[in-house]
Amino acid sequence: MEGSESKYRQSADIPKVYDPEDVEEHWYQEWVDKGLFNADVNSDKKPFTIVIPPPNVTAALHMGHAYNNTIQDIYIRYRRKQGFEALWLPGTDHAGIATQNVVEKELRKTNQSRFDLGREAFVEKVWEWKEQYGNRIIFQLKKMGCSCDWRRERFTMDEGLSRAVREVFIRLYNKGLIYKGKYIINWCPRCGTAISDEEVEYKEVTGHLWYIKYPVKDSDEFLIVATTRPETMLGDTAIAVHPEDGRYKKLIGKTAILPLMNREIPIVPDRQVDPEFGTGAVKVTPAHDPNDFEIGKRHNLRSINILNNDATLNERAGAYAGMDRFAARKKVVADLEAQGLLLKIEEHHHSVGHCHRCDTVIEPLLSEQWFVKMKELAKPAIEVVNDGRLKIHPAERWLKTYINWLENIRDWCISRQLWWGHRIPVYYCQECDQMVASQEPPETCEKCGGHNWKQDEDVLDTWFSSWLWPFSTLGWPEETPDLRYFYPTDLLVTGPDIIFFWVARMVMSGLEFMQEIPFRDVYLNGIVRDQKGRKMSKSLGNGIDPVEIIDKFSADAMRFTLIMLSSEGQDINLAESHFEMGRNFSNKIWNAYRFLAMNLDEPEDNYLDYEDHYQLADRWILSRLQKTIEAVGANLDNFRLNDSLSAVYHFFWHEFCDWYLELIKPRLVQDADAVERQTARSIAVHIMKTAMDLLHPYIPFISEEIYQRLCSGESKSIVVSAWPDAKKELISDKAEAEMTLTQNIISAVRNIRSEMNVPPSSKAELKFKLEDEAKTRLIMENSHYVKQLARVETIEQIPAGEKVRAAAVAVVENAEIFIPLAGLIDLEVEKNRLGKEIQRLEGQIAGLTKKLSNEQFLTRAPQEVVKQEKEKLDNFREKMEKLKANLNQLN
RNA sequence: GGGCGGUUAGCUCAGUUGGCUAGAGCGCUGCGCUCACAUCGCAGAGGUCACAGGUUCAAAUCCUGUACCGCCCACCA
Repeated sequence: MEGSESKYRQSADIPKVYDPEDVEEHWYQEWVDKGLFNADVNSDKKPFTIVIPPPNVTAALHMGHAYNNTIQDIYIRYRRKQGFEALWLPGTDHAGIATQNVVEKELRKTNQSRFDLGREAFVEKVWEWKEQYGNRIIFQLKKMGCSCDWRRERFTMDEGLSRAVREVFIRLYNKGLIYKGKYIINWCPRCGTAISDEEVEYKEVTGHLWYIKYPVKDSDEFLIVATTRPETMLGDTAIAVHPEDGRYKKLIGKTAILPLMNREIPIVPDRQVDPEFGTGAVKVTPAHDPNDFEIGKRHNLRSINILNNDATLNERAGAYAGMDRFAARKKVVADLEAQGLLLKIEEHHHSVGHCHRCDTVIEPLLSEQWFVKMKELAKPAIEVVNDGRLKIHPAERWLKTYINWLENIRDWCISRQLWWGHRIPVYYCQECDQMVASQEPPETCEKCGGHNWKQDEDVLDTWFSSWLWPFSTLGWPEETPDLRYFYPTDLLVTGPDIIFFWVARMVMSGLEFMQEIPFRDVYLNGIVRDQKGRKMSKSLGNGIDPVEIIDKFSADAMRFTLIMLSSEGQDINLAESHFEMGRNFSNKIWNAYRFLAMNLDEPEDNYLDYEDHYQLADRWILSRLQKTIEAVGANLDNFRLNDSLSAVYHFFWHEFCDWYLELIKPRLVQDADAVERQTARSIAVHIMKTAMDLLHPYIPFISEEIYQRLCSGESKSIVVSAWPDAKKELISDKAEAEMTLTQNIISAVRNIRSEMNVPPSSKAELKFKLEDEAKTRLIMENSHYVKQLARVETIEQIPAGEKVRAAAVAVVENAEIFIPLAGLIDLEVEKNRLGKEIQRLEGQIAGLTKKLSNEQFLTRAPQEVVKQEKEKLDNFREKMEKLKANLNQLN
């Protein structure tokens, strides 16, 4: 600091209210400028790596991201301070379908579609969008204080990552794990693309079950089928019944006439039909239902696709061609009814698939797509969690979900009929039917010698690039030093909603392509909801914007609150007012510092030099600090973030501020003894600095600000200052017990004062009776604490037999404490107060007496517990007797 | 049809292997003298731990069942 005047003498200039705005901006810039977030291959250090779940470039970040990224930042900062080479690798995801959708929506505002622009121009537009939102996301992450290595920012469509995507496709293709084929897939008519099974959201809806009469050829009979999608009958190519169904046995092999289309269709036996459901006869539409498709294969049925890509009916639907599927449904039903072929309509509850991205009803459709065979990839991904190589937290909750999905995994449809994404690296020879998967089109076709290639039009599922994220971002397929050093990563923090989409697939790809798990621990954080427990969403308008909260309360306050409200993997319900908690805590820290600054010349924390001068309060707070250090670390290691933060919060506010700072005030005044003064100051500074170290992962900004002020600018940064170690030799259960007695005496006196309405201005005279010599000495030695904090003038021990007139009484441990209140005391109030206390004790005593007279308890419970209970009972009894005796004296 | 989570103070939630008088924050009540802080301090009120059984010396905690809320999975036409 400049000149002879320390800034600590000018503490009057420190504002009473903490203003985070400049502080946060300043330190973030400083950290980046100093390169403190950079991580490089360093053989002297162990790496600790997290790759960010890359946010979609569809929009700005919401509170869920803020929560998720806060957790990641906490672990990165924690490990960095512990001396790891901590890499947090940031980036964003192109989010194929989602991003294409938002850009198309933008275009629609000017009445344009992507087809008006053409593929190239449209993709150009999406890149512009990506620039804008990608930057916004990075801006937001920085604002939250995320300590990412920004030099390493990646995007899933970067050249490097795109190369990795193609490489993976080619390897899997050549291995026979990727194939192209015609199967029933989930088609979103609005997005105009196939989607994977995981992208379908099933919702319970109330629909109808229509019972339709199909005439049996050459008879007067009808076969009645029930369907929830009558329009699909236009594509029917059979009716199926259970082979053992007595009702229909005689019809098997006969022919039915498909109404409206007048097509002859066979009646076939198939065990898949459930005779109990509907009529036990099923219309079979192989092109529009996965089950029917299977039946069709077994019976060699035709597949008639009656739909266009936008879910209007095509020419194969005859008279219904051109109609939308739902209009056609109405018309089909009406026509059937007109012909007397509609038997009845029932209400029917069933689940209907909707597009995960646009909520449109999914249409199962026979279509030629690309798939990945998953069974083989899934096996090792199950093994690594079963043998404990990869841990999921909280395991009880999600492990089963993960395993269950992998055990029942189905092939992954990876082709998308979109423009935004990684183009499938497959080339078709235009001269023959040759098809090759490769990075670039080959020179010549090895089959026909042709040179004319055409690339597949489709792009890949967006997750086909994200599942490579932990290693594609580190340079794969090159064997880079980064990859060798930082992979496998250590921790993945993400939401449980993408276990299938992302987590499980990353495990599979990591094991397949790196022969190693992608991360050792997966922490699944809860979902941020609104006050009523609803998911935050744009459509509900109940979202809370992180940037708004930061502007209003500060990033520290936001982070603090989110973590305080979270418990392991549990969802958190959030209201804006909750952020006051974080703001208030920052302000508390600020003022604790302000108080210290007022009393400091230079902030020295050489507290160990003054060991000979420690008082009880000093030994106590140092002991509490060590235990807090242990608790903060242990809870972090166990993914109990809120317990970790609560521990340091409670220590700082309710032990350090409420008690320690209050207790040392007399020692800080100018005319106090110099050594005593320095003892207290150095300890206070040490506690303050250490608390900042412990708090830094949670509230990085204010902790740095305070830390720097306390270091007089000598330290580089709290970002890299060493994480505190608990000093076992400073832990003292004795000091803690003695301090507890002192605190309890103070609280008891305060309670009497408050209950008896003793004005603060009047000082009390405390008398106490106590048989225990050691404790008596303890009380006398620390009487200055009681005097100071309980507004007591004198403390005096009196003989056990002495009567104290007109005094309020309390029993703390085995000491009777009297506050004589001559003239002030209202006998009735005091009687009442004691009566209540006695009553409470009587209840406790009754319970304990019963317990201790129970033979079973005495013999079966651990002796330690029995002993504890006995002691407890003795204490209660002693306390009650003392109170009763004093109550009697009042009469 | 399976699986998972939740039900504890007016509100939002802790309570880790069963064992002190079930805790915190907010809110509420009373009082605020004091050289950090009213975004504060001190004191206090407030809970039959969803319900019913069971196991145990002992249950908020373990088991069984019920109710309600929420999520996930499953091809029931």
